[in-house]
Amino acid sequence: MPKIGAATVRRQAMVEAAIIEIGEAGSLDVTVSQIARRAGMSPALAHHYFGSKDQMFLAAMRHILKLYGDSVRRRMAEATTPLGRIHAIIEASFAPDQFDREVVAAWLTFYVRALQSEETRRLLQLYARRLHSNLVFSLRELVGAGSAQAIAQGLAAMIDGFYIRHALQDFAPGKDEVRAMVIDYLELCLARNARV
Amino acid sequence: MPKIGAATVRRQAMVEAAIIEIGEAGSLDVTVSQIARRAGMSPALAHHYFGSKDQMFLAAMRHILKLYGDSVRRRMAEATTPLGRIHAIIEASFAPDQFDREVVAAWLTFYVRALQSEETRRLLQLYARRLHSNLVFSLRELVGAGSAQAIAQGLAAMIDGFYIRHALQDFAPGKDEVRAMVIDYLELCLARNARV
DNA sequence: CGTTTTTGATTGAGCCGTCAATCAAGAAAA
DNA sequence: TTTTCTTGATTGACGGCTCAATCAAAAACG
Repeated sequence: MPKIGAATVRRQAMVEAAIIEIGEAGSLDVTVSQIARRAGMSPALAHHYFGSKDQMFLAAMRHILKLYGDSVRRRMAEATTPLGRIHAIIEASFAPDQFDREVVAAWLTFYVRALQSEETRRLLQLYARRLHSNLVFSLRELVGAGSAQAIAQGLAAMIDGFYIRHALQDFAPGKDEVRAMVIDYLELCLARNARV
Repeated sequence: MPKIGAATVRRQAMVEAAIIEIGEAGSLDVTVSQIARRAGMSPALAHHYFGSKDQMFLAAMRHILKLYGDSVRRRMAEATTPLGRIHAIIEASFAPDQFDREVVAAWLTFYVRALQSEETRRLLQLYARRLHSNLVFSLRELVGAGSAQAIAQGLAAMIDGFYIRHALQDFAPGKDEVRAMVIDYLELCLARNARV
């Protein structure tokens, strides 16, 4: 057998190249050739490993979601209080590597792709639900069940909103301000709904 | 001269067809033929009136922004208090015709297109700045200047966030809940920062 | 240890379909 | 008739994907 285990390395390289290429282009209109060339291989090899451009995109998206998920999990494990765990999620969302403009650009293009692709939507929903559950679980220890749901929705929306604005508006606030504002919103909500 | 004024009608029809087609597809990957066919004309005619696919998209985007802008202006004109004017902006954002799933889809695709197209980004920034100014202007009559900026950013982000989630997440809250949550956030901020 | 075989890795060339854009000719209004 | 409107046909470019062929490492064998 020849150089076994090349597959994993190749796939990894291809996925990373795809994310960079997509991020730079700000769209999914990147050719398989472009991606393959950046990963240092031929377009044919890309098809050999992924079967189709579509599958390649899905792999790239799974990778992005996994990175974010890992980051959240890591930070949550370190936290010791409910409030700390909520903060962990917020921190993860605005960590430098997540909030990098090109990563956000890639993220956004995948987000919008969910409008077309069933499979992409499925992946996205999965991530969204998990995030929501995490938030609600911790919030419930601080406020009532109904409030927890609402606050989680509000926080998630605000985070997404700042993401999108960060990606494409020059005068959008930086990540420190943004984090502060989200936390501020959280505290306003908690102050009102706190269990006595 | 033949059929005077055909140009305006044709352009209008084409723009509307483009928005519907884009909204349904959930992407800008729609062919000129598709759009033209829906508008009841030949692809060649589309090029005759717009010069290029790109120009057609820009026209469509201007149209979307104009509809929203008109809606905001109309509602603000009816309002008589600063708080009323802020509510007007929020209401406009979640009005049924704006919050229709396909319109939101078209909106989103244009939003993301700003990552690629300079001209699109320019248009978007223009709209965003105007919205921001409107918000800040009214907020300033209720709170201090610094708070006004921050609250405006927060409101705008939350609105965008609910938009995107509405478009592609099944379990996202409906427009009434969403509106209530945004207004609730506004009131929380005002309650804390109110000028005495 | 050398030879042969096996088998995944890799690619260049090219097919096939699509689509934006063009153009020249026909239709319709003035 | 003249001017604008409109279109079918065409073109040129491009990109996803396939395939036959080659390469090279590892394993099997003697």
